[in-house]
Parts: sequence; C-alpha cells; structure tokens
Amino acid sequence: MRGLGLCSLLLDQGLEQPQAGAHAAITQARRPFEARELLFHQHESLDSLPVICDGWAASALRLSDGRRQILSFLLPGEMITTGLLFEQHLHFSIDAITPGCYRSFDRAQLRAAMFASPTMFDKIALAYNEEKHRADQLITDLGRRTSTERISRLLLDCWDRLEKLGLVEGNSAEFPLRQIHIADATGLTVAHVNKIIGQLREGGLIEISDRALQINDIAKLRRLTI
Amino acid sequence: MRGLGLCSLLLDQGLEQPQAGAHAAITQARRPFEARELLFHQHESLDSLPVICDGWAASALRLSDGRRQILSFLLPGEMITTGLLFEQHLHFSIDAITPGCYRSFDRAQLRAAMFASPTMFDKIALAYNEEKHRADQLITDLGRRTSTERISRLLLDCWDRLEKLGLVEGNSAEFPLRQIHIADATGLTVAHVNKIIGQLREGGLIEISDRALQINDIAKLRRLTI
DNA sequence: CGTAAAATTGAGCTGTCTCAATCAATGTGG
DNA sequence: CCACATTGATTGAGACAGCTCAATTTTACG
Repeated sequence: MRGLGLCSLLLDQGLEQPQAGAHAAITQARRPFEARELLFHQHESLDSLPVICDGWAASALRLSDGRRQILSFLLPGEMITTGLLFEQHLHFSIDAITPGCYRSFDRAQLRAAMFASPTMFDKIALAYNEEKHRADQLITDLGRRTSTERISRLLLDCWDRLEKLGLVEGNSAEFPLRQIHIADATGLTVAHVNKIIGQLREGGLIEISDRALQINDIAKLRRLTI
Repeated sequence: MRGLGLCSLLLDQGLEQPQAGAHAAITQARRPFEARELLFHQHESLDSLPVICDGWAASALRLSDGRRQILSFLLPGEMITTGLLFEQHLHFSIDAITPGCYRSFDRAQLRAAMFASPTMFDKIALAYNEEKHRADQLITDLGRRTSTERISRLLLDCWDRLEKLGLVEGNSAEFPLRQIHIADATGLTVAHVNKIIGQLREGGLIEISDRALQINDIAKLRRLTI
C-alpha cells in the first residue's frame, strides 16, 4: 500500500531513509493493528501524525452515554487529520475497521518539510481542504437528507475514493464496512440501515456481500443522491 | 467592531495603511450589507478572504430542491473560512443575518504575511482548527443528539463565543438569530424549534425576545447538553 | 464445533415533520 | 402617523420516517 496518497509522498520525499543518518527518526516504526482496535482515544495528545498505510479506519466522536458518530472513514494512504500539524490534541478517536498498519511522522519535521517544499505544502493544503469540504457535506447529509440519500451518498463517496486509489475493478470493490459503521456515519440505526440497503438491493442497484460492494446501476444510484 | 479577532489582527499588522504606499491595496473597501442579503453564492470564486467586521452572517449549503443547511454562524471579527487561503472556490454560500459590513484581504498578501509572521501563522492555524472542530461537533449534534440537545448546544455555543467577544452583559446578550436560522443549523423545522424553545422558556431556562437571548439557568441548560 | 459478530426481520412506538391557520412585529409608502 | 405588506412566531391536528426492542438466522473464526 506504499504507493498511495500522502504516505507515499512522505516516504518518497526522502523523509524516510532507514539506513541513512539524520532523517531516520522521522518515521516511527510501522505499527500494525487489528480490526475493531481503538488506535487513538478521544483527546489523546500526539507528537506525530499517523498515516494509515494499510487497511481502513474511522474517526469518531463518542458521547458520554455511548452514542457514537463517525466523522470520516480513513482509507489506505490517508493521514488521520492535517489538524495535528498545528495542534497536539486529537479531538476524536480513531477506530480500526480492518486489520492494517499505520506509520507516524514527526510533527516538527513534517512542518519543516512543509515549509521547505511547495509541493508538500500544496499537498497538505489540499488534504486540509478536502477534509473540511467532506465535513461540510456530511453536516448537510445529516441535517437535510433522508436515510436513502445519506446511504447512497456514503456508498458513492467511498466508491469515488476507491476509484481514485485504483481499488475498483469493474463494478465491484473491496468494502469492509459493517452496517454498524454505515449507521454510525449516517446518524441512523443498524436496523434501519439494513432495511434501506435491502431496498437498494431489491431495486437492483447494489449488492454487498463477502466484504465487497458491487454497484450495478451507478446512474440510478446517483440520482437518489439529489 | 474593529477591535475583534482576526480582523483587528490583520489591520493592526500594518496590513492596512490607507495613506501609505505598498500595503494600501491589501484591503478592499469596507463593504456594507443588509440583513438577508446573499453575500457570496455557492461555488463563487474569490481572490480575497472576506472577514465579517460587523454584524452576523452564516455559511450554508443549499440542495437543488431548496433545502438549506447552515454550516456555521459568523460573528463580528471572523474570517469566512481559512480554506480560502489555499483554494479559490467557496463551496458554500454566505448569507447575511443582520446588517453589517465585511472587508476583503488579498489572498497572496495574506499568505505572504502568514509565512513572514509566526504570530499570524499561529492565529490562522488556530482559526483553522477551531473551524474543523466546530464542524465535527455539528456532525455529532446532527447525527446523534436530540432536538433539545441540539438547540441547547447551539445557544450555549453562541453564548460562549459572544462572551469571548465581550458581548455578554450579565445574563443577556444581543442575539439576532431567527428561529429559521436555528432550524436550518440544527436540521429541524421552524415549527419544531418553536416548540422546543417554548419548553426551554417554560422551564425558566432561557428567554428570547427583542433580538436578545437571556440565559437564566446556565447550569441547567448545560446539563441538557450531555 | 462452538462462540462471537453481523445481518435480517417484524411489531409497535415516538420524535419530528407537514400543512394550515392565526397572531405579532416590523418596515414602507403615502 | 396610518394602512398595508412582509417577515417572523406560535399553535394544533394528523402523518410518517426512523427508532426500540426482541427474536432469528447467517457468517466468521479460533
């Protein structure tokens, strides 16, 4: 999964040179994780920026009574959040969805690299803007869209991201999300998510099985999206 | 309103020197606006970063069928969004809530100033992080909190921000939001917002009248918040 | 093979919406 | 300074999207 997104950019920048001298410290060891593992807890203080190199994870906020809201899904190659460049504290938790691994990049060195390299700076600025844009879309989903619209949009959003990563083959792609993840991301209950997905399946739009998502009628699905 | 937030920082940095030479262009003229005016439309391309100097505004996303989701309220002294430092296109619209005015700061010059001044950089990074944090909280509100919780939190959030601006006097503050704004920010309908606010009033927690918000039992209100 | 996690389904229930009417406040032109 | 027009607040009756709870089946995995 080394070839993807920021992770590859960072590694390719010569920031990681296991054998060489000065730069060796910028990357902490590759840290593997299991499905359902809590990678970082809400309010954790971090001196480095973790990047998911392999596997899926989610950022989430938890209320004191246990309710959980997933803020975003983290796909292979994605940084947890660019916010950590400017702030020590995470304000959400990170839950692993599948097994995988992450690497952590030292904040100070990453900042230095960012100021030194325009390419790096732009890449990070872009990542920041995407984060914010995605958050604003989710706000709108939760505030003003129906359950069918929310779920369709979530599926299509994942689909488009997977496509960019080259992980879509034909009309199918690996898709490790459980219905509980979809529920916690869309502000619905599992029971209801199940019913809506059932309807989409009945309608011949999609098929989810064996950890794979298949979209049979993407045009129709997009139309459900408004 | 010159003394507040980023606006003052920018002006104080000598970025605006109406009489002087080189820097005079950094600020476009002060632009006054009316209540209910659309300041910027969704997807508008901007070469400058507007800062609300006076009055209240809101950023919002609109769906094709007219549904509106308010993403954030902009109080006096606040920049529309730091995202514009790195991207030309606004992805939401800005609606004025009260009469007021804004100033626009040239992007290129602002970026230069940011790189030149650590203070400025930190201030902007802080503004960015607050934006993102606020968005994540709103996502959680909309996805996982009840209508009473959402409304209480909105009121308290405004209250805390107003307090920082020194705009709270005793247990009361100017509060120009209409119920429709509260509805569009919390993902509810005006009718329902009205009922919940009625309950809060009955309970002796708050009073909203004459464009002013009065909080009579802030502890109890915070407890509704979870 | 046994156990835990995930998916599915059904029968109510309820929070919030829709629609519609009324009333209050604010602003505007004459 | 009044009459009208517009915007905003309030209220009620009925409807429904999505929830709760609970049972059952399927799938994954040590």
